Amino acid sequence: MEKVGSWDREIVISELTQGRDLATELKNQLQPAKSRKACGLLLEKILSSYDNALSVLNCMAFLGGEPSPINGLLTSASPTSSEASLDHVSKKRKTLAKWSKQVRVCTGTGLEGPLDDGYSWRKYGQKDILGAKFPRAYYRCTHRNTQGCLATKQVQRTDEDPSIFEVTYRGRHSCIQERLKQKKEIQRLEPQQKTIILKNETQELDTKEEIFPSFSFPSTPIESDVVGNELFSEPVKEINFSASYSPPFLSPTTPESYFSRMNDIGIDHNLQTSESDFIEIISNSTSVTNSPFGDLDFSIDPVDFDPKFLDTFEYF
DNA sequence: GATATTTGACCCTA
DNA sequence: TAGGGTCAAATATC
Repeated sequence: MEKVGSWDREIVISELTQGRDLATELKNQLQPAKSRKACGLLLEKILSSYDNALSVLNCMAFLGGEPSPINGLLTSASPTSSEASLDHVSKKRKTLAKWSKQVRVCTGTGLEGPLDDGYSWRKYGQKDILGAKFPRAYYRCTHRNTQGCLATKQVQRTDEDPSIFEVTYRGRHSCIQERLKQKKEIQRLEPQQKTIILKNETQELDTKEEIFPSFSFPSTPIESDVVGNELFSEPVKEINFSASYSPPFLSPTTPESYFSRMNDIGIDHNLQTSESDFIEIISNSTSVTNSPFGDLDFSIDPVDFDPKFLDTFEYF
């Protein structure tokens, strides 16, 4: 009905972890057979995919629950309060923050459909799209009327693989649902992870004012769509975080700490070779800029972050 | 009866 | 002007 269900990240992470472990075990089983070197390489890729997916999910968990960690952390395309308030004005429609992700539907896993992202959505329309086999469904936050939440999303089954849905989000949740979701995600994490997150968020609080006002991506000629689609699948060949991004990102007290956990589970290495298609995070934007992250210029409004961090600390 | 979904029509943007 | 996005009445479901 209204709410198709919650996208339980814990289940996703659990499943991915199990898959990774199984792949690891399989790899170990194959090691004596040198003739199966190719299999080993394939398994390495599988493991990389799992690691990437887990890294993204873990990153999302403490970045605040936005569907895309990249946008949640990096975007400046998030709607300002004035933009959000003007959402009902159609002329502003296209200027809202926009990002998308592809979700593979695994029937029988309980993760039915691509709609379980932790929010409550209400379908308000469906249209046949030119050139697309399947219609596009339009959803908006259930709390649009009660809380004025202007978040919307579009769900479209991909032509190539009907089991994969492309979900495009627009606007940020301003409803209480957003906060509850963040808190819930924090609570789900292991105590050890909480410690790590607390540490990182402390660092974030200490440094965000230093980081974000001056932080900016280089204006590369890479098209945002391409970058977005491949950011976590095969990006580092073209997008070298350490090389392309400004130094503050690599400071010991900067968002690099976000990625320290990625490194812990190998994402730094694996980003270069993996092709995770289970959950592919796509940073996208309607912006006209050619920045790798659309119109992400990192002139992030601190207001986007403060409430989340403060909320998070209530639980520690 | 309340709430969610469907669907045709309308509006806006490119 | 075509196509995408949204509205709102009709319909379905609980």
